[in-house]
Amino acid sequence: MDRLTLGVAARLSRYLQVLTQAKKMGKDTISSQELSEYTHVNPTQIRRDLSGFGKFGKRGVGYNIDSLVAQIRKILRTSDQHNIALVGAGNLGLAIASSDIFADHGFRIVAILDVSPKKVGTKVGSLVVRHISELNKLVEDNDIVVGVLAVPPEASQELADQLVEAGVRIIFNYSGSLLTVAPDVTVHASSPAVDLLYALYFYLT
Amino acid sequence: MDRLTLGVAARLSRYLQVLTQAKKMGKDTISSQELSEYTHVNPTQIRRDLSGFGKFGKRGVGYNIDSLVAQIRKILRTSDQHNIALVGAGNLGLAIASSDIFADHGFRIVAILDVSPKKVGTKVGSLVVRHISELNKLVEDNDIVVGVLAVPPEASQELADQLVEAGVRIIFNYSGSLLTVAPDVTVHASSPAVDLLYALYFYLT
DNA sequence: TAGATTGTTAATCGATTAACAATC
DNA sequence: TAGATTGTTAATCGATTAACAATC
Repeated sequence: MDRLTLGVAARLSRYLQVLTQAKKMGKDTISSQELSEYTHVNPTQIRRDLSGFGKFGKRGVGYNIDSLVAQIRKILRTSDQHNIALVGAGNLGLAIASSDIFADHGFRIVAILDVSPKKVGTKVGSLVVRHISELNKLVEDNDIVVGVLAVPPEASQELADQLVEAGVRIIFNYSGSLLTVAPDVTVHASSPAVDLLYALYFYLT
Repeated sequence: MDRLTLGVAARLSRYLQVLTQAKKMGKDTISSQELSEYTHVNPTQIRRDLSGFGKFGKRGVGYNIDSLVAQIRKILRTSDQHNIALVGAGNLGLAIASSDIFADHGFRIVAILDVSPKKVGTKVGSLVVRHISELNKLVEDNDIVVGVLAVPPEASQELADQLVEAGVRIIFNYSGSLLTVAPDVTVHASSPAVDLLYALYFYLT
């Protein structure tokens, strides 16, 4: 089995997100047509993406959500849990910690860190906010592979450096600023405004 | 001039995001190589995208950031301000309200709404949180085209309906749940965990 | 001039789409 | 059976990439 192309991996991830939500809404089965409405991916493309890995659907019915989720997880190798460190216990950090967005996909927030003495020691769900100086130990003890930066732009580069130093190789950057990291580290930037920009373009034209 | 393809519009938006940040970091000029490192788009692709609209670069030097920002804004028709209603004044809503992420691209949050009597009347920056029942009037008075949903999943469909009812045609859904809307309404869902899923795939393989 | 980077071409590869037989 | 939806083909279009002359 070859490595997936970037496009296929990205689309499969999106299917997974919609399937997870559809399941929560009580659906058991979904058609490529319905998946298309939620993902904005062409239904033929969806069937094509999936049929490359097996015959997961039932003609005249659609796809069983549970079994499709299991299949895609296997393809994306995200069947196991992966541990996350969340850096920043401000509004954004708290919002992330309390949402299901990561948990739904097997990402477990196992540590929340901050620099502020006011935050350190407070409870967030079942976790206690730890000081950033404990980062190295937490990463090592908890087998953390992903760091989520929910901090102000001014602080982001320094904290990114500390994450990398501690051994984290995937950084999810919510701060908005640009990060410079070693070549073997992957930075993903979340930028909702960027999506709005082109949504607006198609609205205006 | 034809309508842009979805791919080109999406990439131009991402260039704009990086250019805006690079400018904040004090850069005046940027090469397609540097833009590529931050956007993960091939440098040749970037030059190709841009050269379709004019010769914006200087050989041996790169692109002037200010002038490139202006050019892309013109292409995407986002030179003007656009008004946003933010629904939800919880952790996530407050995080969005206090970040520059929308303001950087000409989106101005002109109204924050909530259902909770505890929230209504409190101040967020220079805005006062209003009750959701005022939505119709606020949308009309402020020429609001975009609604941002920063609410719990259980409440999202009902509030989406109210946004549509009030005349909003672009919804940015942070709630994680799936929304059903009229065909002329565009829903964008933000899903950071989805990006992580495929980042992890390439990390694991 | 020497070095760097754009703008552009040409060749390849993957994405997109319509269409439809297979089949639940 | 009739209706619906998958799986797959074939044709087209856009994205990707290497290469390099133009030129700052």
